[in-house]
Amino acid sequence: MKNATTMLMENGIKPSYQRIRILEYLMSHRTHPTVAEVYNGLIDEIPTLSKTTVYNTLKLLIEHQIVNEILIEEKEVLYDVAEEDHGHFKCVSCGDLIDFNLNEAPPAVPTGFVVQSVHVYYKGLCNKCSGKQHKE
Amino acid sequence: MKNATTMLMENGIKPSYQRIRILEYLMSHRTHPTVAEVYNGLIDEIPTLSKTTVYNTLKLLIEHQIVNEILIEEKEVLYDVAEEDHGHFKCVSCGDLIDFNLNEAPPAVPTGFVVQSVHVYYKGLCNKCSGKQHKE
DNA sequence: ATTCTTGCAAATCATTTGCACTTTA
DNA sequence: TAAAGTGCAAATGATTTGCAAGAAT
Repeated sequence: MKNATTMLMENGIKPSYQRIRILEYLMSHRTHPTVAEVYNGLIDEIPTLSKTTVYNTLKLLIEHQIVNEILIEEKEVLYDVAEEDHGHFKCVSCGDLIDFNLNEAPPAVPTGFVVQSVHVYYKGLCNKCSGKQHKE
Repeated sequence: MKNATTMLMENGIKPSYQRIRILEYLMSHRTHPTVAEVYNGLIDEIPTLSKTTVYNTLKLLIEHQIVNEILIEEKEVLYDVAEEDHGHFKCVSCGDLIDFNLNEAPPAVPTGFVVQSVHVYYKGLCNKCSGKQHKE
């Protein structure tokens, strides 16, 4: 995988110091961190960092499809570097969030996992909007 | 589909007036309403209804798997009466949320729809917790 | 110098909590 | 009259917004 600076530039995003560090954090922490975790993970090395910048940067990365948001926690959004298709398994007992492969049919969860509910959602353009191709 | 009172009783939930009306609202409004929409849809006929009761009741219905929560909006949770498996398609342009059938492989979105991203999540027990079978 | 980026503080808003009141068996 | 259910008001906490200061070209 390319380095953070290259990924930003290839997507037309000016690679500021904060943006590089936030994307690097996501690339090296594949634990679906929250905004707070990204912030806390960087604040020691970047004492001037603000949460607003973390929010702004994540929104920017999502708009450019470099990062996906995972809406599985009721209370806060998790973030994930966009890569191969994978699903997420959330344990309702311990709260762990585990990736699983989506390139098999049916998508296979690891051995020993008990699926209680399946949730699928797509995002894109509906039939009314796909003709216009314009957003907002 | 059974009526609301029957569904509640079959699941061991005491069918209070508020619970019946809230479940009836969900059964007759298959538009993935928010808490606020459920509340606003009932407040005229049940002037004493409180949002806390709507929250409490929805949580209870979810615990008994009568209702599913849809985590697709960033800001608020949507609710759906539990039925046949179906996925949700959110249009990033107009914001519409459309159901689609999951019982085909691959899951087919309606004609004219453009899928930009696929999100799948399962909930259940991970391998560490499935042996214990205990929650919380 | 103008535009982009950052960051603080305040505002917003969905959801939760504490507790008191009401209903039901 | 206990126990369960309801509801008000306040608290919580993630996210957004307005705006001023800083950095870059």
